[in-house]
Amino acid sequence: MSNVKDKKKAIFRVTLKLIAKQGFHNTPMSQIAKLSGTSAGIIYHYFENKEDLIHSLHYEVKTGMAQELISKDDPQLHIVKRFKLLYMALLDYFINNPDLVEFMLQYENSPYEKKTMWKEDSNIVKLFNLINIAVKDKLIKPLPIEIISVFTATPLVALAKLHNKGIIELTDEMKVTAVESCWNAIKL
Amino acid sequence: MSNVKDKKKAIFRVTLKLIAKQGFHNTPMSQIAKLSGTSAGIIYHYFENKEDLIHSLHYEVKTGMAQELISKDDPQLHIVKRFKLLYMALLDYFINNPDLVEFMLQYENSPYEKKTMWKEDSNIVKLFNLINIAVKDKLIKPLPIEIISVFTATPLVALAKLHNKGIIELTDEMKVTAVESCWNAIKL
Amino acid sequence: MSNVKDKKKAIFRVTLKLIAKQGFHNTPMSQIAKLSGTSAGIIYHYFENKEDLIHSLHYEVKTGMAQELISKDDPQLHIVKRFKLLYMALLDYFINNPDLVEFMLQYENSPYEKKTMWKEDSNIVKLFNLINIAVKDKLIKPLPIEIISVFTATPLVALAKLHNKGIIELTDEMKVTAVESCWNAIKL
Amino acid sequence: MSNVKDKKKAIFRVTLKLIAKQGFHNTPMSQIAKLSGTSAGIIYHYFENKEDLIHSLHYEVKTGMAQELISKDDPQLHIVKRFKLLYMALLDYFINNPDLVEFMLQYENSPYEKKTMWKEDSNIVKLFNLINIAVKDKLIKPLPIEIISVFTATPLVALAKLHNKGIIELTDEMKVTAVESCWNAIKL
DNA sequence: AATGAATGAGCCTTCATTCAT
DNA sequence: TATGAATGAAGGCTCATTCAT
Repeated sequence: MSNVKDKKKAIFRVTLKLIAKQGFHNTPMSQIAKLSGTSAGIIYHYFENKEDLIHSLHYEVKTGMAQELISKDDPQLHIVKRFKLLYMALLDYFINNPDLVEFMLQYENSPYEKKTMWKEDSNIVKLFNLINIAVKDKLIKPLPIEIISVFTATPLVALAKLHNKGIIELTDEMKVTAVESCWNAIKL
Repeated sequence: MSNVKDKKKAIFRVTLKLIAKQGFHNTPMSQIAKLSGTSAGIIYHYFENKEDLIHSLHYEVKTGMAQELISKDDPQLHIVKRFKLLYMALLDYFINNPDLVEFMLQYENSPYEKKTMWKEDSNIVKLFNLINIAVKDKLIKPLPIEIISVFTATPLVALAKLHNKGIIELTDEMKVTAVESCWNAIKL
Repeated sequence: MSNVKDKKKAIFRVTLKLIAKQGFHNTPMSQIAKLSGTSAGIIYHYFENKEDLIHSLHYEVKTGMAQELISKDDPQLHIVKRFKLLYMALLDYFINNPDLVEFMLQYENSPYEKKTMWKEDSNIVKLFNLINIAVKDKLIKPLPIEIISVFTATPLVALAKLHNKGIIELTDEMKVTAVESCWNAIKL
Repeated sequence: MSNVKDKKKAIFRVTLKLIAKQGFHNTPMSQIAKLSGTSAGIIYHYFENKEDLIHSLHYEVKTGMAQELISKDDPQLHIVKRFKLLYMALLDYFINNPDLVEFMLQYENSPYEKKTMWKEDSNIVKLFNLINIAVKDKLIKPLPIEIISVFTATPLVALAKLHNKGIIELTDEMKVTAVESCWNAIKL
């Protein structure tokens, strides 16, 4: 039952993979169409243009990631524990989804980037709240969320990329060390 | 614009700025030529093709950065002090050269990236040595240089970018905090 | 211009004429597109690139020629008669298609030439068989087909070219003489 | 003592070889300059432009060929003998100078060709006279020199090309047969 | 005479986007 | 909805030719 949702998903999946491998400008719409079993024309029914497709994909990826993270969170645990658990989950997610990492890094470092309204996503809001609580509890430095992210999420993506590209081989021990490093960077 | 060096420099300067603003694929060679006061054809005397221009520029930027850093190093100081001083210098450099930051981030996150031989640059080797010494002195975690970089240089670039784009406003105090965070992330 | 066949034919026709007049390298794809009533881009749907277009055209021309020749053959006649009739038909064909002559000569004398698989065309095979029979019947010299061709088809093209360019004026009598010369060159 | 003559010769030699291998339009002036040990600029001192270079080279080649042929002629022999001897010399010359063959064929089959005034070369005039005598003596068909050429020189070049490209292997016997064929094609 | 850096027009080719079917 | 042929603008690159030295 190939409905709209499925078709969009197929387009997203193919686009993600192709852009990860080839880059945005080396990924023609025609190729996306062919590999996702649709036609060039139909993509323009679902998306305004190529840019819109990319932005939509980015939003999809971002919220999917938040959802995944939230699913790993355990509010019963101590907040420090929760942080570390989430960072480990994030790192694993990046390692398990190398194309996603490539896509995200390209997207967020291109002159493309438009302030997407991803702060509105409910799951992301939940994650942000966790940080706000930690700040209030004097567990981490009182810095804007963007900076917290720069010292935690950013290194983790970069780390995963190193691993995914085979430049280093992350052992379980190193992963624990990495999560520890994130925490040390922001803890008060 | 008398000699080859000057011409190459002019081309590099313009290319860096344009790619920072527009991205690689939205920066035609013709525009680079015009803005650097030359012709499209002559660029191909100096560089094999567009890719080669970019790779050469990247190398130039990378070694220039190392040179700048080394010039700020003071071997007399205690090694911890030296680290922090260098990270602060790095952060300042990124803040003072926003186009460079944009260019580097794009370059290193594109399917472009070729293992450039930047490990050979003498200044970079000196910086690496500093890390090796710190590891031997049990001051920082015994991790591969790539991972050390992921928890120090990577966040600093990202931080500078946030500042350069006006998303956050880095105060001197925050800069000190940031450098502290880098150190905390890697210290033993 | 309803279907693919027609469009390809239009492109072939225009390409043949332009290359005959201007030569391969002085015939831009854009001109071919314009004169064949299409766009530059669409040619690349039908042909991989300019070279492919030329090679395809050459094949088309070659097989078209064989077909024309075969249509003039009369297996009832004595084999010597058939030969002469075919050579006369060939000469006429060259005279009636001056652009084709120019194109073929350019193509076959350029560093282009790729061993095309024109030996496989059924009509060409028939023509080759005729030669083989004549050899077996001790009517013509036992030489490889390529050499037979060099003393018959080659002079006839060259002769037609002289006529087409107005350097000489071929009378019917001279045409008969020419065919006779071909035959004398190869007969035993 | 690198005088003008030598330099021109070097340019001619290189141009001949390069065009034979790569074709006219794939042979940049810069390459000719480099391989002939001169500069692009100097070629434009000797020749008006690229076309002029080619035409001059063609003239050089053509007259050189005539000179070579004449040197092999023996007026003492019977005229039929002389013809065959000259055709054999021609065939040998083509076989010994494969680049020359490629160049000539390209040149004479391109929309380039300008009526060069090669009828004026004294050696060529001598060769033409031989044909005129043979016609007057009723030894060969009374045809314009161009047509005589089409049935003799043209097949011989084509034959040599086949041999040079390795498509056929010309034995001494086949060469004699070939010369015989030329004669048979034009004899009365 | 000689060099070769510099110019810039021109061409092949790609690809986002449209639209007839 | 869906297709994919068609368009045409744009860009990378080449190379004949010039000219300052």
